[in-house]
Amino acid sequence: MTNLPISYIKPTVLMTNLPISYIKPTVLMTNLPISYIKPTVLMTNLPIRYIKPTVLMTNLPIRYIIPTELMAVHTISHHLPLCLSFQSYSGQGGGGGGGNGAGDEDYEIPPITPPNHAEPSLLHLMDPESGYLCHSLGAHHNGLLNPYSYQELPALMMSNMLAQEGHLPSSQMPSIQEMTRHDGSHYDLSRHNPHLINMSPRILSHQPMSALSQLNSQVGRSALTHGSPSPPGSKSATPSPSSSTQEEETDSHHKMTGEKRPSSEMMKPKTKPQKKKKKKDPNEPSKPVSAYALFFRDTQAAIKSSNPNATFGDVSKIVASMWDSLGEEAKQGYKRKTEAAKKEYLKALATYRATLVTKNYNDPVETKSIQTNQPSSHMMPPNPPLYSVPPQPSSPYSLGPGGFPLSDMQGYAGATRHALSRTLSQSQMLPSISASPPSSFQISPPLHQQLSMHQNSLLNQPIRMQHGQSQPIISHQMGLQASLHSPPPGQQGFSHLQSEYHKSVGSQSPGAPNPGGRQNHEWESEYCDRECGGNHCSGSMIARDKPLYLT
DNA sequence: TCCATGATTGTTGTA
DNA sequence: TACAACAATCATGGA
Repeated sequence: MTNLPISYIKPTVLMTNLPISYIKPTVLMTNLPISYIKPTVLMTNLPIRYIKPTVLMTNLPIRYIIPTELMAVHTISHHLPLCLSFQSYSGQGGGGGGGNGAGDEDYEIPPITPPNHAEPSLLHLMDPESGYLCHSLGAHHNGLLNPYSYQELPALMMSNMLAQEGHLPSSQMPSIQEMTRHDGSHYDLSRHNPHLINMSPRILSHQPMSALSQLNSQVGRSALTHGSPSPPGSKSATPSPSSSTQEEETDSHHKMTGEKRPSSEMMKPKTKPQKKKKKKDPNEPSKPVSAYALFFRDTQAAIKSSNPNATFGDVSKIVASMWDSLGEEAKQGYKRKTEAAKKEYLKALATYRATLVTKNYNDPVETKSIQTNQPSSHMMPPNPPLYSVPPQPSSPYSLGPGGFPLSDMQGYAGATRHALSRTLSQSQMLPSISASPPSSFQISPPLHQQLSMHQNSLLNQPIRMQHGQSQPIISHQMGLQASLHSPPPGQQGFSHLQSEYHKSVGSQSPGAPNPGGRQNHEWESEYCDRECGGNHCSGSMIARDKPLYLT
């Protein structure tokens, strides 16, 4: 990116309905709507910095050049802070300035004769204000966010950021909104108009001024990366059925000017491989959302409310900018949430897979799909999710006993209520599972047992298999010992999960059990004393010949 | 380190 | 009516 003067935008393009993508890429980097380029700038080779920044948030197609705007020639005082990236003007119209590579041909700029009348439907777009809104960004940006807790940040940041990116004071934001609202009502910008300037909030990217905020400098990354604000594959660059005429126009334009079309890389929509969304088991716990996703979720609403016409792309860009500007502490706050969610997810996933294994063992026909790790919706009964996982950032994937639908759990419990108590106490249990039973545990021990069963089936799959075969107790014990010493291949499927879980939860769990699961054993004994009069767990394994698994 | 995947929300199109 | 695709962006995990 060099300092290309505005004169490098071909006036012939301006006069046509060519999409912005046909304008020189280097110019595109500015994301400035053509409509706000003053003809006098074009004529007199004024630097691009004189372009009004207030339109940065809009998506005005080229053809909506406002004559009156074009007619209005404002003089800008040079002491105003520079708003845009082009600080220096190099070269007179077609005079060879700014050329920094293949795309920087010189252009002869014929005089532009603006229409005398604005298109009536476009009159609303006329900007009554004559001032150029260049506010020194660096003056307040960095210190702006600090006083606020990160919970407050999204809204605060958004308002400030919008103001900053548009170089607008907050008080002028409504004008932008109004403008975009008008846009939306008159021209469906993003979806139906192929002649669309793909406006990106990441505009002020190449601001060489050190005074520019960190936000803007960070914002620039994307623009640089993409090489164009109208990235390949974006809707604005995607040829539409109505674009054939436009393409012809463009072709002729290219012929006329000798200009190469923008590189095919820029024009050609990136051939996205058809991504197939695999069917997901509705019972499968959803992955924990990333910190950024949490932030997005928190922020987008405020952005949308302040900028109702913002498309998802706009919102994404804004959120990204805000994320970049987000303080490390705030990010950490989100990351902590993510970490917590991840732990819960691992718990839920372990439980989920355990249920899958159990279920599929009882339904061997479907075991194949389990082993190929391709859970499908038909694998599980059409029950509601066994472990409801509300996507709340604060308490995602709550897995407490209260979180289990009792009916579902009982569906698994049934006759196996006593099944795995001792097995659980003997085997290594997941920390949180074997932690001190929650208060509700005594009310509903089967829940705990059931959960434990799931965990056990996860960690000691061979045991489950032997139980499932209703082997005599002696076999079960042998199987247990064997499994404890040498995990058979069947367990490998979960080994990573187990290790990951321990890594993630392990020592951090407040109720982390001792390896022997003594705690669990205690409550188990207590429960069994009441439940089965001690026959179940008091040493005799006789009671264990009850069905251990669903049969 | 790079790449694929999935997450965010809302709209649109299709089965 | 339900679901998939899509948009821009980032995080994450695996190769």
